[in-house]
Amino acid sequence: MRLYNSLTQRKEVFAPLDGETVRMYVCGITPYDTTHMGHAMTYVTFDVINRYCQFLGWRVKYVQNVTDIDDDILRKAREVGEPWDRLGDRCILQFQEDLNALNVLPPAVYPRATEEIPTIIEMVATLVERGMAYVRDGNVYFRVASDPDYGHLCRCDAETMIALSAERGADPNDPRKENPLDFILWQAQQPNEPAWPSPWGPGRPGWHIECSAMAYRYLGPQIDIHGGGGDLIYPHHESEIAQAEGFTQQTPFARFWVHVAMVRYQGEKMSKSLGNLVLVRDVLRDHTADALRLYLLSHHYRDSFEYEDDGPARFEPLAELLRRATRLPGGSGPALSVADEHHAFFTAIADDIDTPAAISVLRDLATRIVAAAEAGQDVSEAREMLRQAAGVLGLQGTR
RNA sequence: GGCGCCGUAGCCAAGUGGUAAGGCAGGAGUCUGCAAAACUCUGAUUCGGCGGUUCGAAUCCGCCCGGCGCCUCCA
Repeated sequence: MRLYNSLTQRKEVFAPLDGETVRMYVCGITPYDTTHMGHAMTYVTFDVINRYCQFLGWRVKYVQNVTDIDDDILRKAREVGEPWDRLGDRCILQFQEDLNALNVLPPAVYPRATEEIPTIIEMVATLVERGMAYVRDGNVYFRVASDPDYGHLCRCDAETMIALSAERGADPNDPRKENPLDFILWQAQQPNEPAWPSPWGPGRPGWHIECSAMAYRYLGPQIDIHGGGGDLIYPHHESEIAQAEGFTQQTPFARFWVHVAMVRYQGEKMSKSLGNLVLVRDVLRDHTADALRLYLLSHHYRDSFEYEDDGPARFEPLAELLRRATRLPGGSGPALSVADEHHAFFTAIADDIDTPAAISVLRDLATRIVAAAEAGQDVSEAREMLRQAAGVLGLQGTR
């Protein structure tokens, strides 16, 4: 399989480092809102990667975190007058229900930041010892100057980033930073906010360190695939690399960085802060999960696209065609050969998960099966191939 | 301003030098008591614009126009 690696900006041949187990970490959600199409696109994409890796015979150890404590969730909890942890639990449950309805295989480990405090503290303490982080008033900051590679992933040079952040008056409330690009690893407790004990006093973890800690704890010092939405490249993933490599002293932290492009709606990026959300559960009220998956996957994961309200509906006929084709009895005539389609489908998937091309092949394949079955041909083998291919795309109706 | 992506029929879109796939929508037809479904047929002398390279360009180069994303809330 070839996968596009954001780190090198090219497609590279992918195989797990140990030849057997794919160690995959994908940034999960901050649970203060429910699942929208951007989330769906991201997690469906990694679901296909997950399924395809298993199809290739690898084991996949898939870890997806939950950022269940941060500024946004506390703010939202105050707004709606609900305890922050209950709000989190509720949103996590909704998220899991939505992805389950979309037939997304659950990750092997689903860690929450609040349950990973010991690992986080261990990492932060080590970074402080090594001079890669510093303590100010109970806050701990990562010293970006200690990492000459900072900015490599997002391809921003440090001078530009500094100039820009200065221009924007980055964190004007925080004169304790040595450098405006330094980011927080441990945040001292604020009044009326939850906190955990630490060597630097009560507080809570910074956003970026959580992911490095969870990836390290469950997958080890080096992972095969680190995924997430493209909006996380800077500063989140850039900072993860800096912390993780500073802590483990192994490079690279992630061999492949895979980023899913943004879903737009009404001309802008679909996002919680803009509020232009189309929720999975609303769409699934009127449409099948297969149609929604096919609609999403009819776009390549690295191309951003505009979500269209009639999108899922346009794929209902195809979902039905595929379902029907896997159930046709066929006849006792000559067997239908689908070797070409089989080859075309798996070539497409192997080429950086080209699901649009793969779906086209599936459409042709199903059409041929229907015609052949009506003509009395033996379609049992073709049906099996269709079932297998549709399984890699995670469709349910074809099982 | 920096970095990255994109501009092909009404919409989505394949196509990285050899003369424009496919899907959806639309139109026509078959079938049907009517309708729906299904099936068949049907659309770009042309690929944002202007130059250049070439026997030949949607594809390569330059410039221009337009759109999008990220640049410490975000999948």
